[in-house]
Amino acid sequence: MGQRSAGGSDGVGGADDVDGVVAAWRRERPDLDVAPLEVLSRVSRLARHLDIARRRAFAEQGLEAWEFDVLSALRRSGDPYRLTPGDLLRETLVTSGTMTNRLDRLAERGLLTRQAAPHDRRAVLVTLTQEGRRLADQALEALLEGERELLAGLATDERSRLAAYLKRLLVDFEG
Amino acid sequence: MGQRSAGGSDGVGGADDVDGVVAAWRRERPDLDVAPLEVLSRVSRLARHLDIARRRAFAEQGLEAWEFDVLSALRRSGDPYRLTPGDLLRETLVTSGTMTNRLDRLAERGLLTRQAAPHDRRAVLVTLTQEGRRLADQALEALLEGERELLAGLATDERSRLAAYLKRLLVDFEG
DNA sequence: GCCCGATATCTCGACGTCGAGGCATCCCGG
DNA sequence: CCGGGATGCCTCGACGTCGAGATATCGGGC
Repeated sequence: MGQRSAGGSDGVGGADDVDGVVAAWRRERPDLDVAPLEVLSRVSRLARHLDIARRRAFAEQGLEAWEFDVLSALRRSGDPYRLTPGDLLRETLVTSGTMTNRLDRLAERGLLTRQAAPHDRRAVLVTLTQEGRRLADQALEALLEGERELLAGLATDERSRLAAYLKRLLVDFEG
Repeated sequence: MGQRSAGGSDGVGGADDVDGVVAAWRRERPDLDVAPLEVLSRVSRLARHLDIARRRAFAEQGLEAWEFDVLSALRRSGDPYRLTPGDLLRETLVTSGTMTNRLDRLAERGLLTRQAAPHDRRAVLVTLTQEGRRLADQALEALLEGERELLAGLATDERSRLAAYLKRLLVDFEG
């Protein structure tokens, strides 16, 4: 880990672990084109680090990362901060079993309530409590603060371009 | 999900889910600067989709994603395909308890062996078996094939720029 | 009005990860 | 040569997720 650059995607700047990974594969499997790893391994690895950083940031608020995922989806849906479990699992990319479990525990903590949906008796309406909303707002601010620091090394127009590239990749999955 | 663009980071191309998330926050919390989410939410969300896609690709090879993580680190380390558990956990960003558990099961499957290290009796040497190496090679090829498709929408120079931006963010964590 | 495929949610057992703690070993300074 | 902190790995219980299946309900077609 952390070796010197050996043919990374740009000539300047320090090396990251992915440079090492790519260089190793080029040595071991010169028959393969491992260029895709330059992008996608970095995405995965960066996400992994972000998860760890987020976990730490939320812990100070007394929140788990998965709790924020749910609360924030409800919060940003706007007044009356009410969604169905189905909405929530599409928003957070987890399975229905996982969502049921999450909602159980968030309801126990008093951060949301469940009630029967009026016009579809299969459905449930999940509503943020005042305390849930407060925590979501507070955690969002902490999250943004931390993330702003992480992005400090990129200029505004660079961030825009980066976001645009990522969006083009995302659309393949979500388009 | 999947609403029309409402001020995303570029004016063209379809909208992704993050556009919806950002637009929702701007409506609900106009007092906050949520621009960091344009980049970092996309990173997380893309990584989540990649995980799911990888899981499927590896399943066809009879491999779990976490198994590939370990085997590939050993494979690319080169002959004699031998690392310590400590090397491996740094490479894969998991805890030591997790790595012990992974090595147990990979050894059971006959994909690697453990032996005492000669000059440090605390340490262990983990070595890839022939079958382990075969599986790692085969899975890497499948992985690259899938990832190449995902990146097909970006030109070579765009991929290089994207990789360079990501690297600058990664260096903050790994530099 | 009834059937049937689709939909919404929940149940539950298997599984992988975390994190704190334990133990043996190493290494450095005195 | 010895003590003590650092290091390398493992143990183990708690926890969150998955995934397949169960249940209840909805909605369109006839």
